[in-house]
Amino acid sequence: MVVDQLDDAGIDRLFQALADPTRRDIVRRVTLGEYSVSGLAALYAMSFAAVQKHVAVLERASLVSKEKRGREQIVRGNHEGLQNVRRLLDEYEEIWRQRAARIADILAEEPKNNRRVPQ
Amino acid sequence: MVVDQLDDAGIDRLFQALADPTRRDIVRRVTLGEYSVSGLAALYAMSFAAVQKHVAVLERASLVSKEKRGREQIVRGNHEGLQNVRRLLDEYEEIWRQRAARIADILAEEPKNNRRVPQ
DNA sequence: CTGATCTACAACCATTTGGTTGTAGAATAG
DNA sequence: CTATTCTACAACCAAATGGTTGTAGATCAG
Repeated sequence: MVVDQLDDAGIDRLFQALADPTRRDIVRRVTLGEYSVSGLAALYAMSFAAVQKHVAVLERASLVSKEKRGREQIVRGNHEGLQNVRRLLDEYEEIWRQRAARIADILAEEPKNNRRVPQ
Repeated sequence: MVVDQLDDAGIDRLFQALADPTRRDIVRRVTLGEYSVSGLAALYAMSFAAVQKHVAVLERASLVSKEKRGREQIVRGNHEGLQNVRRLLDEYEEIWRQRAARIADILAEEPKNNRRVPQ
């Protein structure tokens, strides 16, 4: 339900969560289909507890969500989380756009006074 | 010069590098203007060496590049690096699109034989 | 030349991370 | 009821991370 609390700590958690190949693979998998935690654990050459921790990291970063179903915990992808990362990246691209615009302005600048740029 | 070696380790480095607020701020700054390492260091409440390490992390992730100028080292933003991150995020969005399409297919599915889905 | 500045890097330290094993509770199967 | 499965969590460990101080080499200013 987290509306849009993208403070530094939240952004840290998002990027940190994506900085591991196992976790990125989990994100891909649970986006395309449903997996229980043990179903995911069966896919990787590591212990159940390790996968459980990875899922917990992704959950705290709001990249996936869990829902109890019987004795299983179903993991699903959380599109909002990914969209937030994307939005962040868009902001950086926007900064680049601003920079490009500023450079274009400088190049288009016409010297109104007689002071010339040396060289 | 790294053409497009986006292996797991490279992706790890990209996301890991962005998972720190100081480093994200450095990326913003050096995108908009030029900074020497010590120029950057003056901006943060930490030692020169700490900032130097942050820049090194960003450089290994190809998010910034350094260029020696006199006794200074000028840090600049590397647009390619950011574009790579963005491209990665686009891939995840594409996976979501596929999922949405798949779900739409299932909903649109018409039973051609008489075998009905139970319930 | 001398001193100041900028950088690089090593050594160290506390905390976090990514993994393990083990224990225990809750839900299902037989 | 009993055994199995699925999950949660604690305790532990090695390695990485983010910070520090200190030393030393280059370059610039006077």
